[in-house]
Amino acid sequence: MQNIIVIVGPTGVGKTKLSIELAKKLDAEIINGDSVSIYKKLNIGSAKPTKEEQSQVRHHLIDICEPSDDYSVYNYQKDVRLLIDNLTKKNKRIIIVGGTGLYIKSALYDYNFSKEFTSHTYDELSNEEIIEKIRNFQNNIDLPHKNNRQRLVRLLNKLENNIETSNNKDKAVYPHLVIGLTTDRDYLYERINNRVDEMFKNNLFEEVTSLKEDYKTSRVLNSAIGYKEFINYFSNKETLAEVKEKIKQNSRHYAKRQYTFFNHQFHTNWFNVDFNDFSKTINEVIAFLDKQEKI
RNA sequence: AGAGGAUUAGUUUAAUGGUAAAAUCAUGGUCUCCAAAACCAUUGUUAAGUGUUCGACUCACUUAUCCUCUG
Repeated sequence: MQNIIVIVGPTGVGKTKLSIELAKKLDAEIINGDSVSIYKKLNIGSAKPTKEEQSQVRHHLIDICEPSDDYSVYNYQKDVRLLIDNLTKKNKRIIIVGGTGLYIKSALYDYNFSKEFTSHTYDELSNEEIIEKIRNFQNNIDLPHKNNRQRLVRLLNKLENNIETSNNKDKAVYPHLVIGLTTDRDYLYERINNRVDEMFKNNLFEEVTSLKEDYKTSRVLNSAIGYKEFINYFSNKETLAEVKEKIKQNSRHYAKRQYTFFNHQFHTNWFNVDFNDFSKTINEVIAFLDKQEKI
């Protein structure tokens, strides 16, 4: 059986529940693969495992940063690999669970990030001018789309800092097995909508209000679903009801993008979740893992 | 009941009688440090019908639905 099991899937499909049940049966520890659960104080909107859930199984890489910290996939890759090596030495089985595809992929595949990354924003240059500069470095390079300024700037920075990027994104450096959870799109959307309603009932608004001061310095709060939408409420541009709808919509969009990533970037073994009898889903996954072991 | 007005994409709204359009939603996709991010692409429409006209979202009539006013 693989030492590392990865659980992915769209938001709201039941990844947390499966990860805990599976970890208990396999005596494994869980590593968070979610870019927002990394942060302290962002509990309700991030759908982080509850304290009660976390007490059942050892969890890693949750609550390791303040909301004002900048934590990126570069940090994650470093932290998670260290952790994987340590747990492997102790012969611990590992379950990585989360919805942030790039984070998980960078942990397991041959991705190189550079720590000497000095980022220049090139505010004075238009996208066309950035493209021209990139071409001056290397003419036959694959360009991001001309409107995708974020990627264009990143690429130019890399070239100017002479950072090599390997081309082995499909080469796994840690053997692993990917379990994907899925369900009907309509039903998933219904679950997402209900979950957002639940978040509001569970005092998401109070959580956000208590973080109001942090919005000035925090990047997550300004970009994470369930948090960024409140900015328009604070500036009196939208009502709470509108904020709630926006969170639902952004969550649905997010789920869609997650499917695209997990379908195309991983060798995902998909399982349909039986929400009426979740133990059935767990047993299916365990049967699958057993079968893999025998091969 | 009567009078007047309205009806265009799932939604909100454009279009002198001359190629039906935009925003948004929805759907599909891209991916080597903002990734819950950023970006790309695509489907779909004149309420139903009859007439006038070379040609109708546009004019006339019928029907349906909705709104306002009067009683």
